[in-house]
Amino acid sequence: MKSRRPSCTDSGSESDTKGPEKFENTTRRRMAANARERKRMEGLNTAFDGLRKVVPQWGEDKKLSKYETLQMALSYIMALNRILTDNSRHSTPHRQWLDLQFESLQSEVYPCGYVTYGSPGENETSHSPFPCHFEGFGVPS
DNA sequence: TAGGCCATCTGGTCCT
DNA sequence: AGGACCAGATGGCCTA
Repeated sequence: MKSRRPSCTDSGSESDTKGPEKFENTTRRRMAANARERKRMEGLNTAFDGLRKVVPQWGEDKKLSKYETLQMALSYIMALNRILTDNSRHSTPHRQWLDLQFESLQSEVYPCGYVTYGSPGENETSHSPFPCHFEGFGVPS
């Protein structure tokens, strides 16, 4: 709620030709609709904030924009999915490390311990062109 | 000062 | 009918 434009309830209203009570009624409905819309956007922004907390962010100084947050979430999910599918495909010496990584991610993202995901390998997306790269999530060599 | 990002208003459409 | 959702328009704030 940073800048509020002056309420535009008086803008473009031609309904005053039908009498003052009609005009008042439409004005009241418009104001109510505006309030609902504000509330809805507030919920949306709360959701974005929640996403920002979960998604990796380099340089904590700058807050991710909504678009960036969405892009980052997409890349993050893809990277996680890749880790999961690689992990299930071959039981490697990295297995324990991966399990550890996943556990820590799980407890960070889902503090209550609840996590759902599709069956491994069902979404083979490793070929997808990520807008961002997640070197940080790579398996140590 | 231009450009990016955002909040708000508004009218349209769809759903309950 | 009224609410939810959406997209376009508008204007404010901030930063390079």
